[in-house]
Parts: sequence; C-alpha cells; structure tokens
Amino acid sequence: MIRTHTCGELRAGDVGSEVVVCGWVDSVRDHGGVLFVDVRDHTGVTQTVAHPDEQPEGFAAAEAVRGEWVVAVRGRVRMRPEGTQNPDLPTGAVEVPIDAVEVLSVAEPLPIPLDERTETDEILRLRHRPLDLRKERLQRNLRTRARVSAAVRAALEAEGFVEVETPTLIRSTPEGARDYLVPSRQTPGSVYALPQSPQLFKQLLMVGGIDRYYQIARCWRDEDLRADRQPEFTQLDLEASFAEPEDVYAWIEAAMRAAFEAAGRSGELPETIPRLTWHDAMDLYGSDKPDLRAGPPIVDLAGVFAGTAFKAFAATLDAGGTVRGWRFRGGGDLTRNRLDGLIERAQHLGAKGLVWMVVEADASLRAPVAKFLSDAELAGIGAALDAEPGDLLLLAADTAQTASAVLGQLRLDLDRPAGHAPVEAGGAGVSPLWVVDFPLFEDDGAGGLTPLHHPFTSPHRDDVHLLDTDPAAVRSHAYDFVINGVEMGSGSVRIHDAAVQARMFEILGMEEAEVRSRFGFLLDAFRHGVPPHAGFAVGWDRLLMILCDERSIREVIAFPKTQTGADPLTGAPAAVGDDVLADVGLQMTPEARAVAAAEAGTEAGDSGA
RNA sequence: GGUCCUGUAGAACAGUCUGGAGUGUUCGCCGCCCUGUCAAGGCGGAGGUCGCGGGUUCAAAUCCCGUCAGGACCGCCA
Repeated sequence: MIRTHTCGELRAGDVGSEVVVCGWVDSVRDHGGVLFVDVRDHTGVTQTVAHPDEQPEGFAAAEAVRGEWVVAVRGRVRMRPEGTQNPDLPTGAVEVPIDAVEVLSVAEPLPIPLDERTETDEILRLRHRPLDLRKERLQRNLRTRARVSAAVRAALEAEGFVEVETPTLIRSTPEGARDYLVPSRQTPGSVYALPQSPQLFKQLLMVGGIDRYYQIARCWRDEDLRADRQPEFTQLDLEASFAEPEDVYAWIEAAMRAAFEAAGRSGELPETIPRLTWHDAMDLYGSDKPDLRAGPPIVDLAGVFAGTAFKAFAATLDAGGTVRGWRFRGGGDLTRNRLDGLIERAQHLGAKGLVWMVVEADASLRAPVAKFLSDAELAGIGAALDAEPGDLLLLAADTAQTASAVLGQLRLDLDRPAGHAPVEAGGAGVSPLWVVDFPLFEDDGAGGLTPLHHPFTSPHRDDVHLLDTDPAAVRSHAYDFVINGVEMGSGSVRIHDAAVQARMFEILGMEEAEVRSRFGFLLDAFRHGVPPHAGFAVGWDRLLMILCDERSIREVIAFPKTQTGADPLTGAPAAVGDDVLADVGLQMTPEARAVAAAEAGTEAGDSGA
C-alpha cells in the first residue's frame, strides 16, 4: 500500500500518527520560510507543510513541486497552530509536516483550469476529459450514478428480478430509429446492428421463463443529438411475466424512490405519483411530457366564446376549432416588445395568431382585442383562467391540438423552472407523473398508421373491438414516466395473443413475408407458450441528469460525445484503411473518400485542434 | 435537412454594433521577494495565425460571403 490514509480522512484524532498521503498537488503556497502543499484526492484535501529548519529535506524537495504533480507525502500528523485551523475543511484542524515527499509523477501546466469557478468551453473539457474528471462536479456525478445503480439493482433483486445480459451484436430490425451497423468479416456483405433497446430479447426471456428480468443496458440510436440524447445511452430495462400495468407502476415507483434515496434526495417524490391520460396531457399541457412545475394547465374557453361577435374566434369555432387560454401569473409587466415576440413565437409554432391580455389592478382586461369582446366574455375569461391583477393571459384560437401545443410551448418558454435542484436548495424540485393510455397508432403522414410505441404494444383491453372499425382511436396499454418535462422512461403491456399480433401487422400494412423476415424468431418463440408480460425502460442518463441537477446528460457520462457524434478525446469516428474495409467486404465510395480527405485536411490545417 | 447562439494569449472574458498599430482585465505559467497560508500576498516577465478561406476598403478582430468546430432547438428519436 503506497498510502496509509486518503486525503480527506485525517482528523484531530490522528495526531501523532505516522502517515503517508498520496494525491495531486492542489495548490502550493510558498511563503519563503514556510511552504504549504495541499494534496488532493477524490476524498478531499490535506495540508502538508515544511519549514526549512524543521523539515530541511522535505522543504527542499517540496519547493520543486508544481500544481497537479502526483506526490506521496510522509509525516507525523500534528494539530495546526492555534488560530490557523481552517473550519471550512474537514481536515482543517490538522496538517502533515513533510518529513519526506516522493514525486510519483510530474505534470505539465494544464490546458484547462480545474477550479470550479471557471466554466470551461465544453469542447476543451471533452478533449481533456481525464483532467475534467478530476473536478468535483464529475466525481460527484459519477459516484452518484454508481450509488443509484447499486441501490436500484438491490431494489429490483428484492422483488425477484434477475439481471440478464443480452447481445449487442444483433439482427437489424429496421423500425424506429436508424441502426448503428457493424459489418461482418465472416459473412462479408452482412451486418450486425447495435440494439436500439433490448426489446425483443427481453420478450424472449419471458418465453424462457425468466419471469422477471432487468438489466442496465447500453443502447444505440443513430439519430441527431440533443442535450438529453447521446448516440449511445443507458437504459434500466425490465420486463415481467404475468404482470399488469399496476405492477409495473409499483416497481418503477419503488426503483425511483430507491434512486432518489441513493442520490441523497429521499422524500422529494410525492407519496402518490399523479397520473394523466395522454389525451388529458395533450389538452392541458400541449405535451405528452408535461413539466407540472410550469404554471397552471391550459383551459378550454369554447364555452366562454359560444356565439361570440369577435370574428376571428367565431370563424375558428364554426370550423370545429376552439379557443384555449393560459394564465401567466405576474406576467402583466412584460414589455410590448416581449408581447410582440410572443405573437411571433406562436406563429412560428404554427398558430394563426395569439391574443394577449393584461389583468389591470381593477381586474379589467387590457388588450388590443378587448374592444371586440363583450363584458360577459371578458368576465368569463378572467373567471375561467383564475386571473388576478398583474397576470398575463394568452389565448389561442385554432384546432384543439394546435391551440394546446402552442400555449403549451409558450408556457414552457415563459414559466419553466431552470434545473432540477431540490426545493430546500432553492430549486423548483421534482414533479413526476405517469402519462397513461397512449394511442396505439399515430398518423405516418402518408395516409397510413405507424405504432406510437412499438408494434408489440398491446391495445387497451377496452378498445380491442375498435381495431377493425377505427384503429386510429384505439388506446394502448403504453405508459410513460415523466419528471420535470423530461421523458424518463416508457413501457407497455405486450401482445401475447398471436391473432392480435397478426392483426397489428395487418393494420400497419406489413406483408407477412416482411414480418416473418424481421420478427419470425419472436413469433416462432411465441408459438410455444408465451406468458402475458409487460415491461418498462428508464432513460438512465436522463434520470441521473435530474438527480444531479444537470442540464445535459453529458455531465453524468464519463466519456460523452458531441452533437455530431464525435469523441474529441479519441477522435472517433475515424477512417480506416482500405485493407480493413476489404476484410469485411466494404469499399468506400468516391464521395465518402472525398469527405474523409477533406476531414483529414481540416484536422491538419484548422487550428481547431 | 433547417433556425439561432458562440469562436480573441494555456483558461475565462472585454473589445465587434459605430473599421484606424494585437489594446485590455482576471486566472494560470516563469523569475525574484516573503515564516502560518488555505482562491496566500507583493514586484517583474513571457505568452496572440482575433477558428479557417475569400471579398469590400487607403485600412478588417470589427463589415459582407463561404466554410469548419462547439452548443441550444425544430425535423428526426418504434
């Protein structure tokens, strides 16, 4: 053992002990006659000190060390002199006189600062990720992540869930997102795909009698990235036989509580997690992942404007549309410029227009359109939106869907709390909910239907009869868990009835040959005794992002990628030689070759590196 | 595929709107001084292809066009 103690553990009780502490030189404070070297590791900082007359050898050696050198310091722990103890440091009562210091490794000046006050450009942080990882923020996040994973594993094991690994070189099933492809050397011309999720395999595990499966699984989707989307990401995936939605809700809620507790945020989830139907979520918040923290729900005002003389509203209502409104508490002091900006924003979002009203001190409504509205209508608006003086009211007349979508987005623009910090830390806390009863299908934009979730999602038991008459109206047994407007995970009851599954494929317009080719192995397995089963998958990076109060999942991933899917640390993705390609039966097109050459030229000439 | 923001010394920025010598601030780095600091302090110093290319101009970090990189968002993400 090179060290006897970590840098964060020495206390007054250790005085007199001969110790060796190891770590990085956090700071050197040279007073000429007395020299302090703070040694840091992931547990904290210990002050070591040398006087030229008391520790002549240690002083001489310590004078040479610089920031971020890796050192081992040996000495006998002593109390700091009266009046020089540092109550802000856990180790601040003691210090280690430098009897000897061994330089384990020197360090050049760092390309990025490690102090927590400077917000370094993210490309530099990623390029120098090993250094960035030394900082407390990522140390804290990654350790939280490990604790949360362990706690959730324990919680699921306690419920009888069994961790099973599934393959990551799989058959491409061209549904949903684009697959990442891995060419095969042994079968040139054929490719594996990296799984977008373990979906099919976990269903096969149910056929295999595993009964309750879970896995913290890596998934890959070749789509454009966002703050909460990486090309490779992690899911807590689970599936259970003989289970209903209520069972899944209970397991996931238990896992979430375990996760919050492990992150030091127990008690922040409400006793009862609210549930909203998908339909209500779309009406009330214009979103299937509402952030319940951002102001009140949207209110339908069709009743207020029945028979209105205001032509713009009347025309919309006559055409089968509606008028909806949202109240922004205290928004009445927005400048005219801001208000005009809101109208522009609404139009950009697809609204024909936007009506704003400011609630005056006497509760009257000040608005450009007020003169077109009756007193009863104005009073009705104020009552329906629970308006108070100083509020801003926003009204949109459109189809129900568009009106809610536009007001829902403005609601987020204007009133969504930033971040996910606990209430006691001054944040807006967390507000989870279940969104249930998603539609089974959505319009594919070409006159057909496409699964909203995936083609193995069970129709709602009350809507099966609609499959033949009105499939677009069929609800599913699919459900999402949402926290703070972030889709935290989704799941469903799966189809285990061969006839229903066949009908699904039929409605989706999939030929039998195509079905057999893509999913034959699953359907075959289902022919030999498949239990009813249901499952769920939690976006693990997103959950950790919220638990760690981060704005991007990159802050809870050790080695994340940029928005273009690149890793600035290793330079991935990178070209490979023609011989390597030939090995797997591939050849670069002239176009690809030109791009690769341009890239190489850019790297050499552009000082961006 | 699209919209928007950003790019100036090792780092964080100001300077760009309204063109006039690479001007400046903080941190870091190097040297000297300093015996109780803990974001130590004082003095001095080094360090720049203003992302890259082109254009306008007597003159471009600054204006225009293109491009690259990073970020936010829309599309996309069963």
